[in-house]
Parts: sequence; structure tokens; C-alpha cells
Amino acid sequence: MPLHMFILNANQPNRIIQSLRALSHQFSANPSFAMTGSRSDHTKGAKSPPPDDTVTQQGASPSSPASSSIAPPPPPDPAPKKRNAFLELMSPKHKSPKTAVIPADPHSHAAAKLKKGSYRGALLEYIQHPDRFPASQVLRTTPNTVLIRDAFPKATVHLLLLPRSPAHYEQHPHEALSDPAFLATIRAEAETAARLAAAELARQLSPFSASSKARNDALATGTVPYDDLPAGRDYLPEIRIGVHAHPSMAHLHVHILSRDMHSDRLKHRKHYNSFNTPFFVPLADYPLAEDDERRDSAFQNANLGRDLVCWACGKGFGNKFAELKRHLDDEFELWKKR
Amino acid sequence: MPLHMFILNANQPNRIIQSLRALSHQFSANPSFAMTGSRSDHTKGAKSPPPDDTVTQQGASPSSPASSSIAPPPPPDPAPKKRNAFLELMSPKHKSPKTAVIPADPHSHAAAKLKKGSYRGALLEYIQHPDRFPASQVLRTTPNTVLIRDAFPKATVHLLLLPRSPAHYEQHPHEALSDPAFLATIRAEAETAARLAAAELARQLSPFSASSKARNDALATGTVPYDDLPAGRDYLPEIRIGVHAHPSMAHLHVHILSRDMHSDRLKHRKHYNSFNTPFFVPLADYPLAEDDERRDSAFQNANLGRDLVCWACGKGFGNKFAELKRHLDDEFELWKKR
DNA sequence: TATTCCGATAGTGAC
DNA sequence: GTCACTATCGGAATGAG
Repeated sequence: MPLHMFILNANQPNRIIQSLRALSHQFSANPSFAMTGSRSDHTKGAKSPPPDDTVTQQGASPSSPASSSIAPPPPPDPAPKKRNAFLELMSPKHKSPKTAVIPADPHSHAAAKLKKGSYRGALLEYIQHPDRFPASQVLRTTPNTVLIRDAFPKATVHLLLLPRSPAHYEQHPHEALSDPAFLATIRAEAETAARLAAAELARQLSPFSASSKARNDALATGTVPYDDLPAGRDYLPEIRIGVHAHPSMAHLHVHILSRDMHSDRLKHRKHYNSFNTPFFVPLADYPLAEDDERRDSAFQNANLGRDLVCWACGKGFGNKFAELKRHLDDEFELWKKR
Repeated sequence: MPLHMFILNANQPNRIIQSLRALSHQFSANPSFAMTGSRSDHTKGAKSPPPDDTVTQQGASPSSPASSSIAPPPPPDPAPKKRNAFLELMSPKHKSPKTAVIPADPHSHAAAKLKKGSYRGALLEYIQHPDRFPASQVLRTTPNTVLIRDAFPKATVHLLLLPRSPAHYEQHPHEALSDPAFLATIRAEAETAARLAAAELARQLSPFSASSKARNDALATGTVPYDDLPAGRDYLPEIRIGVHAHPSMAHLHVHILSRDMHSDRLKHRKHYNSFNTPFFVPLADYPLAEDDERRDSAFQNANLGRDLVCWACGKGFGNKFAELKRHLDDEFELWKKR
């Protein structure tokens, strides 16, 4: 189902965000709520929506209660499979036909990368066939974007926003995001995603949060009217939105992830530095100036190899990745309790 | 029991060798014979032997049959211990008192190395108290030397000859072996050791040897008079004798080992190169000329890091140690069958 | 910078 | 080069009929 049309409607995303903001606020601190699959009819408020324009959140029947929270991630593999876990994840139901990973323009940015190995095209299946994935992986589908869980999350919450317009997703992020209309759409969708991520983070962590204690206690009584609940910790500032300066995956993807970098899947120095140096370009910084040093390849390579620095306390760890990892465990405990 | 006297008797070792040569020839191809512990009274033929001058081979009562073969090594650890296997091996019965590893002259070569850690002095216990070790580890004791199995053999047979004279064992090999009388004694003992090693090698490998087939077949009939047995493969040329140019162990030790470099304990490039580059100095090359390049430290460091080359076929393996290891498995099969 | 596997390289600690 | 442990660093394959 190739997408030939890429409809930009600056008003539509805003409306969606407004709806979700309200819901996120309502439910973000309720750990039990997100346990149910959900679908938000509030997100369908866009004007004159053709069938293609439907915004869906998977994993629930139309009759289930509305929510902007996202379903909890599946439990981590207890005993990770020996081989090809990555490729299996990328083709969960069947092997996609070979033609499915050949982009429209064989000379495009994406096509050039695909020649080196099919893994680089793994995101395309999500873009073209989000319906083939379970709700635990694909969180939200719009005509313009697909929002998925990163299969190898580098933080407690780590989502990917995938634009569906081939003209854009085959470009380098710097180029694609220099298109103002496209940028506006992606930014709006990314903010929606950030709210979902914040809600999921609240679901997981607010039980440990000192600043959420009053709210948690009130919720526990079951007697406090919802509108009278004290506010809990605001997790939205803990969510970061951006792209990698030189992605390996062929198709444009925007990272939406929590600040903590606490994950078993964070295994290498480059993993960490790709999110904690200028290699990570906040979406807010686009469009990039022509002379922005972050366009420079050599500069970015140097970033990935840089000495490790804790995002929370600024302590340096040189090349001692394992030491940083242990330190991040400690920082996570502190961060959770804020 | 410090040894204050170091008696050199050029004739004695030769006589020992002659006796052992005969025995080695007799029994070297009999795989079952070496299974019994043994002691050779033939090795006691030295003139005017005081009690200290007794040559012993452990592991047998005086009444057991004479043999120059050495007892088979204990089976390799089925499940190697997690920690400190090395140190346990070095102190099999008890922890030696701290003073035991302090050499006489605190400014000696050995003492300098000992400051960095006691492992460097691990050989001293064998030198001073060979009786504290089982016969499977200490093969032969003379007033001048102790012959032990290398605890981490880098070849099918790997022995260490340890001089017992502090004045010599605390020197760098180049210096100690510039003493002609000392060199003559060590050389003679090393040749004895080489014959023991050859006999052990024959015990282990002659069953696979094509050139030993006639002898093996004749032995199997049980009807051929011993003196009429066809000769088997001569394993003595497969034994190499030498020292490392820059040993890590503090006390002088001469390596006597089979040519094959086939061992689970051979784990690093330096292991291999220390025996297969000029870093390995054949005992026959001593005394070293003043300008011998093998005295040069930088040269020797370079040797340890050199590209790997198969000793058998000359094939190069660059830095691919694992590949060389697999290749050595193949070469071992061929070499066994010669 | 996709992951994973394998392996080479480097530093340490041992008392 | 003593060993053994931990970790860092580096390349290659990955799909598929």
C-alpha cells in the first residue's frame, strides 16, 4: 500500500495534541489505567477525515474506554534468542517480499544505504504496513506518521516517530526537516508522542516519585474526586525529541525518549553518545543553519567516540562504559524518586 | 633447606644421560609402561654421591621396576576452578611462609621482579621444596636442578628445568648462562629432561605414528623379542630446549617442550610467539655474544607482537590467533601421524 | 551511527 | 612475557531462492 499522497494540514495536528494533552494530564499518574488496551476517539476530531486520515491507536476494540496512555511494553525477553533477534523483530509476522524493501527512487539516500544490507530498511515495514504489527509495537498510526516502540530502547521509554511520505523519509534528516510544512507536521506529531511517552513514564515511575506522593496517596484512598487530586510529577520535561545526525537506519525516524538512558539495551559508548552529544539533534533546532557544525561528518564521528559524561551529574567516565553503566543505575534510582 | 653448595661434575650428567638414553630407547614406544610410577636406579651411578647428591625421580617405591619414562600427567581439570588455579597450583599443600619467597639478595634480578607480586616467585617453592609436590608435578630432583611439569603447558609435553643455585637462578638467563660450568651442567640436565620428554611424547603419540607402526604391531603380538623390535619414530628431534629472552617468572627456568604448540593453555599471541620467534633462545645458542640482537629489549618486545606464523607449514596468520589455533589442531593431526 | 557474534587488545589484580 | 578476569575495541555478517 504505497502512500502517494502526503497531506499536510497544520491545524489537524494541533487539534490532536490538544485532545491528547487533556487526556495525558488526566491519566498520566494512574499506573493501573494504562494496563488496559486503549483507543482514543478524541484523536479523531480532525475535520473532514477521509478513511486514510483516520488516527488509530491499536490494541483495543472501539468500545474500550478512552485513554491516551499507551499499553505497557511486553516483558523483556527472559532468555534472549541466540540469533537474529533483530531481524525477527523487524518481520514479526512473515518475511516481507523482497520488493517491499526497495524504495521508489533507487538513487535516494535510503536506497544507497539499503544496498549494504536489508537491516537498514527494517523500518519500512512499519511505515507501509503498520497494521501487521501488534499494538505493543505500533502505538499510533496517522496518514502522515507511524509511532512505534523502539525495538531496542535505550531508555525507560523510547519511541520512534516514522514519517510515511517517501519523498521525506528517504532524505537525510537535515534535508527532510528543512521543509517547513513537513517539519511542522512532524513536530506536532512528535509532541503528541512525547505526551504519550510522558504518560507511560508516569505509569512506570510515579509510584516511586516523591513529588507524586500526595497524588498517589489521594488516589489510594479512592475517595478524592478526580478533579481534586493533587498534581503529580510532570514527566514531559523528562522526554527528549530529536534525530541522530547520521542515522544507520535508512528511513527517517525521530527519537522520543526519556532522559534516563537506563536500559539493558544500552550496550556501547556510541549508543550513549548518540543521545548525549551534539550527535543528537533536538527537533526544536530544525531547520539547521547552513553552517551548523552538526552537519559536519568528522565532527559527528568525533562525538560518538568522545569521553563519556553522565547526563545527570556531569561526572566524566573517560572510556569506562561499564563504569558509567553502573553509575547510571544509581542515577536512575535518584531520578525515579524525584 | 637452602642450598649453599652447587657442585659441578661434568662427568656425572653424561653418565646419567647415557643410562637414560638406553632406557628411553627401550620404553619410549610402550604406551602402557609409563602408566606405572617409576624410579630409575640407573640414574644413581654418579661417583661419590653424598646424600644431597641423590638423583630422585618421584612417584615410585624403590622396588618398582626401573624406567626412564615419566608418569603421565594428571588428567586436565574437568571443570577448571574459577579462581586462583595458578596460585593453588603453586602452593599445593600449604601456603608457603612469606619469607620463603624473599630471595637472599634483595637487589637481585629476582628480587626486583618479586616486588611486583608474589606470583613471580612461584617457582621458588619447587626449587627449595621439591618434596612438597606430588610426583605428577616434580619429575626429577638433583642437587643442582629440579625438573617439573609446566603447570600451564603450551605443548603436548612441556617441562621446566629449574637450577637450584641462588647465585644463578636470580640472574637473568643471559647472565647466568654465560657461566661455562653452570651452562654445562644445565645443558646436561636439560638433555636428560629432553629424553624424558621424548619418552613421554612417544607414550602419548606413537600409537598414531605411521613410522612407529611396525614397532607397534610387533609389540602387539607380544612374541617379538625386545631387542628385535623395529625402531619406532624418534621423538627427540621434536623436543626443543631454550629460555625466554625476558621471562616473567623471577627464577631461571629452562623450557623443554615438544614442537607442536598444541595445548588448551596456549591462549594468547604472546604465548605462541614467545616460543616461535627469536624470543625463544635455544639453550644451544648460549653463551650469547655481547652484540647478539636477542639481548635487545625493544627487539624482543617486537617479537612478541609479531604476525603469527605456523611453525609447521610457514603459513602466515597476521594477528588472527584463533585462526592459528584452529590451524594448529590440523597440523597436530598430521604431525601425530608422521 | 541497526544488532549480534567473534575475536583481538588492554589493564588489573593476585600477596 | 605468570594467569585469569573484566572490559574495550574492531571487523563481518545479517536477507534470500
